[in-house]
Order: sequence, then structure tokens, then C-alpha cells
Amino acid sequence: MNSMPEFENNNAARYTPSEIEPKWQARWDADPALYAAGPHSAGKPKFYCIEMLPYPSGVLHIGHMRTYAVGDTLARFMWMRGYNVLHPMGWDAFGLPAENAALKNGTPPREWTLGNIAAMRTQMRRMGFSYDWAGTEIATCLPEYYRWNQWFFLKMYERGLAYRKSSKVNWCPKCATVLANEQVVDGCCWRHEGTLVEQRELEQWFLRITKYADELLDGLDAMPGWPEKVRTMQRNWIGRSEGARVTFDVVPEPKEQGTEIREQERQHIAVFTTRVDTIFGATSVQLAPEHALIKQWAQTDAVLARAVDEMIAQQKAAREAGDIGTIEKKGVSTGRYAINPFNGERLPIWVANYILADYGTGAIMSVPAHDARDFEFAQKYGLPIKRVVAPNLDTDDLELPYTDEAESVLVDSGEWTGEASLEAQDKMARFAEEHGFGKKTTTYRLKDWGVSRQRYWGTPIPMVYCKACGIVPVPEDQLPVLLPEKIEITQEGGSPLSRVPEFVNVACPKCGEPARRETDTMDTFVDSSWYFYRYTDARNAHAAFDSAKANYWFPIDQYIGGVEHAILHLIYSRFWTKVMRDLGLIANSEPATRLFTQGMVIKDGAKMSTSKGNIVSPDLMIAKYGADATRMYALFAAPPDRDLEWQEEGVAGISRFLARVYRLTMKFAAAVEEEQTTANAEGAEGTRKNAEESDAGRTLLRVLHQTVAKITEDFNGRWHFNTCIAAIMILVNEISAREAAIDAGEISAGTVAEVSRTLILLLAPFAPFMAAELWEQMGNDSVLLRQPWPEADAELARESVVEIPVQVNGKLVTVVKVAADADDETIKAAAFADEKVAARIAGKTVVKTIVVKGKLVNLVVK
RNA sequence: GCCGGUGUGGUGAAAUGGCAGACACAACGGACUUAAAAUCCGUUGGCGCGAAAGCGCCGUGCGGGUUCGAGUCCCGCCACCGGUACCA
Repeated sequence: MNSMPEFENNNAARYTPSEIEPKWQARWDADPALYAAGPHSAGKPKFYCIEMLPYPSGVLHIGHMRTYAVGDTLARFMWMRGYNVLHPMGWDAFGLPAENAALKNGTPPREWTLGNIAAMRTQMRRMGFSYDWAGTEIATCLPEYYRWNQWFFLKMYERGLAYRKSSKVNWCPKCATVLANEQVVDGCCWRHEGTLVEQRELEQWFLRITKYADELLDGLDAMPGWPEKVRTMQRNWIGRSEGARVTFDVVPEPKEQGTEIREQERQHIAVFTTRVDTIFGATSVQLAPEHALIKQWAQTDAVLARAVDEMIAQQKAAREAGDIGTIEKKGVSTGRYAINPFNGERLPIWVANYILADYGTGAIMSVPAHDARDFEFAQKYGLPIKRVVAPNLDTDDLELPYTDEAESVLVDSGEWTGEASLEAQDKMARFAEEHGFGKKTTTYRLKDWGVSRQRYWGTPIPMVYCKACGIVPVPEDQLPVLLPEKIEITQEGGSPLSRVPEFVNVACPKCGEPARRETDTMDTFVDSSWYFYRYTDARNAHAAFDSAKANYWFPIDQYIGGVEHAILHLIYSRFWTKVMRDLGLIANSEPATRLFTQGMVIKDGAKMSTSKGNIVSPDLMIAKYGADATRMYALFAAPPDRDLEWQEEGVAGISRFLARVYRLTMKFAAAVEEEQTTANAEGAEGTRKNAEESDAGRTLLRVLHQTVAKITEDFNGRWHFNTCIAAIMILVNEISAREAAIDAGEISAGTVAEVSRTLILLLAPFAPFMAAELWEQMGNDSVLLRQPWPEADAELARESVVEIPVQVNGKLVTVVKVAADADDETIKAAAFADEKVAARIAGKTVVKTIVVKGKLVNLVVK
């Protein structure tokens, strides 16, 4: 037995995250004030940082974990920078999976959901995320929260922003329920693959988001802190297009001729077009298969009826196959005609499968010469193609379809011939309006938000239907309308709540007579549309939140989440913000100044997901490598906005790095103590004496301060945490390389103390458990999170000698060393003095010398 | 089709228009060990020359351009990933 090495081994501090992490987790859990935001009057600048709240599915996924690691690292940094930080967490706790779980194993949705929340909260605590649980945690399925959904709904109803109308909805015949658009996958139910979703006409509640369409769209231009991608997606989703509506009269049926047609019996077709300037080129009118007139005509026209049915069936099939965009254009003539109000031409009316019923008016004028789709259609069916726009009046040969409008003029367009396209659009629309057959119109792709769901696990819509009084809102003082908890979830159709008599039967709030409650619940996107306001005042029992608190914290300084919410959640919550502003509750018009969308986590080349079976469990990672290594790897492996390939070897690498840091730092603890003792004795801030420090010590200090500067800069700007961590690794490598010198006392205790101390501070946002442990082991009893972030000392960070690459004609020849503050002439001289340079330029003429101070020299020779 | 994004070693990736491949992972070689693990040290873009120190050439998806100088900027392509899809 040779005891010497073993002795040393035993003496070296071993990094044991399995001991350190639970110890600190317990301490942090026991101190609710640790992550609580300070008072508003504290004189500190505020920083409101949120990661999108998760759905409590039961397991924290490594993809979530990455998002939270990004937010947590930033929040910790901002704490240390002296900001008043609000960093909340909550649960998007309503939704269909809870009902599915109930169906599958009989667990009541509430129980299932709260159980999942508890499990995930534990996972998050294990990761060491700095959430103010006590002050902010919310679960949207609790009455304390959802009563305010109901309250907002009533406010919107009062203002005409919530209304009820009959509308088409997605209906799964197997679930016997309405589905949200996002639950329709390739035309089928997400739970019943292969079961086509039907369109059913139902009475539904809608929120009038279209009232804010222009503001939602225009606001995007003034949001530089949001990714361009998200803004573009929202612009497309809102889909504003300016054009004109033009009314075409339908020519009466021959059989009707001779008899007097009364004005109210006349039929009209309104078409929407963005190119009214091309109207002289219209050669047919095309209606959507679902258009009201088609339905009417089909009643007496069996051939038409069959054709329309076929079209609708075919569209369904195409949707099922997922290739709705590539479906072949098909149409059938209705045998009827419409009159072009501009020139009196008689145009055949067709029904065509490429006309969308729910966009514009569900009808178009077909201008084959100037629209690619109309062109394709006209060619297929031999409809005339009439050119009415050209680059100029003399154009003979022109490839069709010709769709340019910016530099085109009208031809063969009667009195409008010669007009520029863009101007004609405006003039012709006004002409139509003056003559009563049209109007300038703006159309949006965005539709009002249908919020009714025939489901159980959601917020009850606070409305009552009374035979005598009609729709009666539940009075505010009767909120919340509680969701009954004892309910059997079955496969039966219709709203589950409609089968709970105690819930349904209610006295009319107005007249007191027996009435029925609304049994639909709200879309869960309502819950997440305003939750971040609730965080600012989460325990308020009298209001959704206190305006003063919301106004202090809003807008959110940094919102972090997945790009998959770019449209739905992020439009709904912008809408909600504007409504709340108009209700006088808040002062801001947009919820978040900056939005960050992190990349996906990839495993084996595919997005990590349960269905692909390539899930990595954070718990397993924590058990093997610790939470610090797990979260640090998630930040190190790629910049946060990029997709991240999860490689376990990488986590192992980080954990080795942390072990090295731990061992080194623990070893220097003695030096730190010595330093502190001396400092106390001298009453000064430190004993470092730079002038007397060894070269090794000075180099170490230089690297240290360079690292501080780099990380501080990256936190404030680009968020490239991967290079921040790399910088810390470089620093640790430098320390490691000087371990022997430190052991030999060649570097002063003051320097060793400063380096160790600062290293811990730098690690604090990335590896909070280990940093806290080391901080304590160094003899500090202060809270690491409350320590000020280190300041980079520019003087110490400065290099005295720099290496300047020398190029000849742009090609690297050598590197020369010069003083960091050398002037151009000195650098130039050093370059010319170099042998290799001399050899390279021998016999040639130097025509130009470029000196970039501190960077390089380039000699241009001939 | 349209809108984003990405293309750099065996892999993840670095690089305000200024030494391409930092920092890691993996691999290989070595030290320690009876052995292994752990740890530490070293090598690692390609090709060529050299006994070696070293030296030369090529190299950031492809083709052009701007510049003293391009992974980076401009023009035109290609591939992959994501979103969207007949929006009149």
C-alpha cells in the first residue's frame, strides 16, 4: 500500500453535485424572500423577465429546461447587476389532456393537473431556477385565477367585444366535440388519426380581435425587440389587403324573363379584388362552393348540387392527404351570368374549388390575363383571356399572366385606358362607390377569435340564457362561476357541463325565473393572454391585479419562449393588452419590449418529442451529472436562438469542467482566507500589489479581467452564453496551467483570492448550486445572488504587447510583436524589419501599406 | 410557390470586413496504475516537402462581384431545416 497518492487524492475536494445541490435546494426553498422582487420604491431599475408558462403535462422536458435555463441565467445576472427582478412561474393548467387522462384512467382532471404541477415544480426546483414561487406562482385552473377570465369576458361583453353568433366550427365526430384549429392536424382530429373533422354550424362566443387588426399590424413596425420572423408571421396572419368590393348583378333566369322582377328579388354577387384596375379583363365570376347563392341554386339544380358536393368532398380528401395547396383547380359553370358594372359585359358565373368561402366575400371576378390562378383556370376550361394591363400603351407582345401593377398602364379599358394601374385602382374604386356598385375595402385574413369550447376542463363562460330576458351576463358580484368538480367525463357528445343539472339550472340574474347557464368553456388561450399581468399581483383577491403594480413592471423587459407561439398566444396576448389598456387598467399598449425565441432541442437529428421516442429526461441528467452541468450544457452547446443537438458526452464534459473548477477553487480557499485576514488587519480592501506581482500573477489577472469584460458585454448584447462559458473555460485553463506556480507561492495570495472570488461570481448565473457552495466554502456568509457583478478593470485587462499579423497582398506572412500602444510608424517599421517580410517583398515595389492599429499590417506590392 | 433560418474539421461550434476552426466533444498517443476507472500531459482541417525544428500549397455549399483584405458585404444559384399555403 503506498499511501502517499491516496492521501493526496482524499485530500483533494471532490465535486459531488448529488450532495451540494439538494443541500442548496433545501436552503433556497426555505427562504421565500430569496427570489422575491423588491419593493417598487427601492430605487433600483426594474427587470421583468418571463419564460412562457408551461402546460403541466407531468414531466419537464429538456426543451423546456433549456428555455428556463436561458431565462434563469439572465435573471440571475440582472439580480447581480443590481436590478429589481421579477421572475415568475405558473401553469397553463386548463386543457383537453386532463380530460383525456380522466377518460383513460379515471383520475379527475383537477387531481391529475395539480399532481402534475407538483411533480414539475419539484423538477424545476431541482434545476435551481430562481422563481418567486411564493409571490407569483399561479395555476390557471384555480378559481382565484379563472374568475378574472370571466370578469374580463364580462367587460368585453359590455363593450361589444364579446359577442355570440352562429359559425362554422371544427367538429370531430368521434370526440363529439368542437376542436380548436390547432387541434386539427391535416384535416383530421389530433386524437383520432384518420377521422376527418367536419364543419358544423354552431352558436359560438367570439372576441372581436378584428377591431384591433390595424393596431396589431401597425404596432409590429415599432417593435424592434421582437424577432423579425415573428413579426412577419403575425403580419401574414393578420393579412391586411387593401382593395375594393364590386357588386355584379346576376342576370335573371330565362324562365323569369317576361315576368316582372321586383328589386328585392334581384340577386347580386359582391366580389373582393385588390386589382379593380383589371376589371375590364374579367371574363367570368367565380364563387366558392359554399357560397350562399350556390347553395340556393343547387336546391333546384341537381347537376350543380352534385358538382358542388364533389368539390367539397375532394377538398376534404386533399386536406386529409395534407396537400391542400397543390389541389388541381376545378370548376363548373352554373349556367348563369353576371353583369360587369364597369362595361356591362355579361360574364358566366362559375363555381370553383380554388375560391375560399371565408376570405373576402367568397367570390371573385376572374381576370385570367393578370392573375396566375385565374390564368391556369381559364386555360383549363377555355375561358377567354383578355389583356387589359401592359407596361405601356404600345406593348404588343406580352407574356401572360402579367401581374405587375407598379409600372403598368390600362389598355382596352374604355375611358380608363391609359391610366396608371395604381392610380386607376383608387379612382375606379371611388367611381364604383359614387355609382353605388362598389366600395374601397380592406380585408383581413384575421378573423374574430372563437372562444367557445364544448369541453369540461376550462373556464365557464359567465352567461345565462333566459327565455324572457335572452342572454344575461352573470353579475360581477356573483363571480366566479365555479367549475363543478364532481363530474363524470364520458365519451358522450356535447358540453360535459350540460349534463350537470346543478350547474345548468340557475335563476335568471335579471328576472329570477328559471334559466340555463352557458355550458361551454373558454379556449385556454384566454388563460394565457393576460397571465403575466397577474404575476405582478398574484395574490390579489379583489381584482385581476393592481394597476399601479402592473404599471411598475410592464412592459415585460424580456419574454422568452418557443417560436411555435409566434402567432396564437403572441397575438392573443397583444390583443388582450390593448383591450386592458382601453379598459383603463394599464398604461402600456404592448406586453413585452423584447421577445426571444429559443431554438429547438434536437436528438438524433429530430426534434425531441414523446411520439418520436427520443426524449431525454432532465431527471436522469441531474442524477448522472447534476443540475448545474445539465443547464450549463444547454447553454454551452449552441447559442440560445439556434437549434441544439443534445449530446450526453457534452454534459459529461461540462461536469468534468465543474469538477476541475471545484477542486482548484477549494484548494485556493486557504489563500483567500489568508487574504481576508490580512485585509481585515489592514482595514483595506485588499493586499494585491500589482507592481510587485509576478508575471504569472499579472497574466492571470489580465485574463481574469478580459473574461469579466467579455461576459458582461455578451450578457448585455448578444446573449451568446456559449462563448461566455467558453471564456470561463479559458480562464480556468489559465489558472490550471499556473497551479504549480500558485502552489509554490509565486503568485500573491491577494491575486489568488481575487481570481477565485471573481471566478465564482462569474459562474453564479450559470452554475448556481456549485457557485453558492464555493462561495460559502470560501468563508462568505453573504448571499451570492446579492453580490454585485464584478467590474472589469480595463487597466488590468490591457495587454502590454500585441501580436500583429503581417500580410503581403492580403496573404498572411508572419506575426510581429509590438507594444500595445505602438503607433502606425512603429508597427510599420517592425513589419518591414521582419526577415520573412523582407524575403517576400524583395525585388518588388511596395505600392501601398495598410496599418490597422492593433490589428494588422498589409503590404501591397507589385 | 411565398416567408424565415442554416450551410465552416469526425461532431457541437468560434470569428466588430483584418492570423479561419477559439472553447468543447470524440478519436489517437503518452504518464500514473498489477490492471481498469478517474485524473493529468500531448496530437488532431486537407494535401505535399522535411530526419527534425519547420516550410509550402489548398480550404468556410456553388458561380460571379466590391475591397489592400471576404466565412462575414453585394448579385445570381444549389441543398437542407422550419413556417405558411389557391388570401383574389
